[in-house]
Amino acid sequence: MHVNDVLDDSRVGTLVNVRGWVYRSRESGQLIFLVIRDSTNIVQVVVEKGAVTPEEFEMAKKSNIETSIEVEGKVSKEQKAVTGYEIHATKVKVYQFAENFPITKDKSDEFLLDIRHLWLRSREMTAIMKMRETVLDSIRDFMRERGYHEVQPPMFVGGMVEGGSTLFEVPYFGEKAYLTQSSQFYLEAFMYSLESVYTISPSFRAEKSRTRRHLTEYSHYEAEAAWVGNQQMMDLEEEMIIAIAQSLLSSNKGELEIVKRDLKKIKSVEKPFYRYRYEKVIEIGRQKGLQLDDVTDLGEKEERVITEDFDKPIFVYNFPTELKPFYHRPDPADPSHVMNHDVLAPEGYGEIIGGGERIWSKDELISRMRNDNLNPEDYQWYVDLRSFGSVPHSGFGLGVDRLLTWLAGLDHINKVVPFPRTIRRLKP
RNA sequence: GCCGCUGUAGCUUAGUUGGUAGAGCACCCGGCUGUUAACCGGGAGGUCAUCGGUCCGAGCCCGAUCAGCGGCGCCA
Repeated sequence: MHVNDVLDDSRVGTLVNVRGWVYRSRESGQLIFLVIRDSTNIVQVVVEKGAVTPEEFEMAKKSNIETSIEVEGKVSKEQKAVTGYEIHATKVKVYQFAENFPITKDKSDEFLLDIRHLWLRSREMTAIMKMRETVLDSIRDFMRERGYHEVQPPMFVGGMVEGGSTLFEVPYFGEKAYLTQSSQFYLEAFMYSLESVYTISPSFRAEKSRTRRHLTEYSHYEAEAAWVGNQQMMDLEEEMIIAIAQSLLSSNKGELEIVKRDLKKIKSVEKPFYRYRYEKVIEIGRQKGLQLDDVTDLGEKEERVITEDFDKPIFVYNFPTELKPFYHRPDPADPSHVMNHDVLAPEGYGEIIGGGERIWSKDELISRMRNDNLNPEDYQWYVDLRSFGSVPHSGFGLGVDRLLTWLAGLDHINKVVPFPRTIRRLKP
């Protein structure tokens, strides 16, 4: 039986059996309190001398934190117990006495990263992993409902997607392969058959970034759809983010409480999100005291200042063409701007999505590449897609870890990833 | 890659103008029948990141190296 099943009025007075790990232990003479943790919750167990055999009492006494244990006993309601109920033990079985657990009440973020394989057991990490699962589930539910197909692009790639300096190089039978930075080009290939596609896959960036929102390996949720324009794609993303926020609220109240998230901040994520042209956002930044040129990419600091006072996400659309990669489609009515968008999360969190309409004319794509000093030969198969029945299409890429960092109200992206990979951390 | 900061017990840390390294938690022993990361008494635990220098004397001053953290740039 799981701990959560015990925490119920209908169990009071009955005999139950739970297995798990010792979360806290305290003794007071002839009385031992063991708080047992399993994947569902925690519950207090009281071991009284005389209620179990002398051997069992000794075992309970020796059970330090993380000892794996099985307990049988009678349930009672008890206000003084952490989760409102407690088990009065009649049988105690220890599977393994734990060595001294290194995690105590005083711990630094750095130490927790060093022993992440153990910190994974904490209530915080357990809560975050459950919320992560909800986010992924609700992405899949939402996309399936909209007729999108989930696909699996390759992680080993032969060419560059966005400039060589940020690629991880791996030896590949005498050749050089790279770990993918984005599956966008592959999704565009899938689009010609399945029309609306998405993937949730890792992406790898060898950027030497040292910020609270960068990882070298992250979960990238990307989508691509035929016949869809920039504004329509924004509509989809808006509804999707709301759907994710709603499912967190309905499935993970307890978990949000454990990470101390103010539920009001998630409840306020509803239609309509703010939608501003790029120039308008530059103006907002200036009003908040930032020194910004007319055409400038927004860094982490700028996004933080700009989004600080907002209560829901902000779309920033139609960036100056010169700021964006070649594949973004220039607005036919104003070629100095592309038909793209970013989504900035509120409360200072900043960019979580980049997306927009792709160039679908072969000639236009080649001329934009030349403009950026890229050789179309290097992108041969990508260009080739435009030779056989090209169609208007749009897509986006969302950083799943950034999204969760914001929704859970955490201060660092490495808190939402079980084993974060950063420029200075490859272990555990 | 650049700038800044930090490194003392398993963890979190104090350490005064340079003069015998101190505590809390965890751990071990003892006590306690209602504890809430309990409490009371006792104990053990230190190459002060590493290497070198200055000095009668270095945790403290100087230099180098290593590791980590924060920020910038770049990005999702």
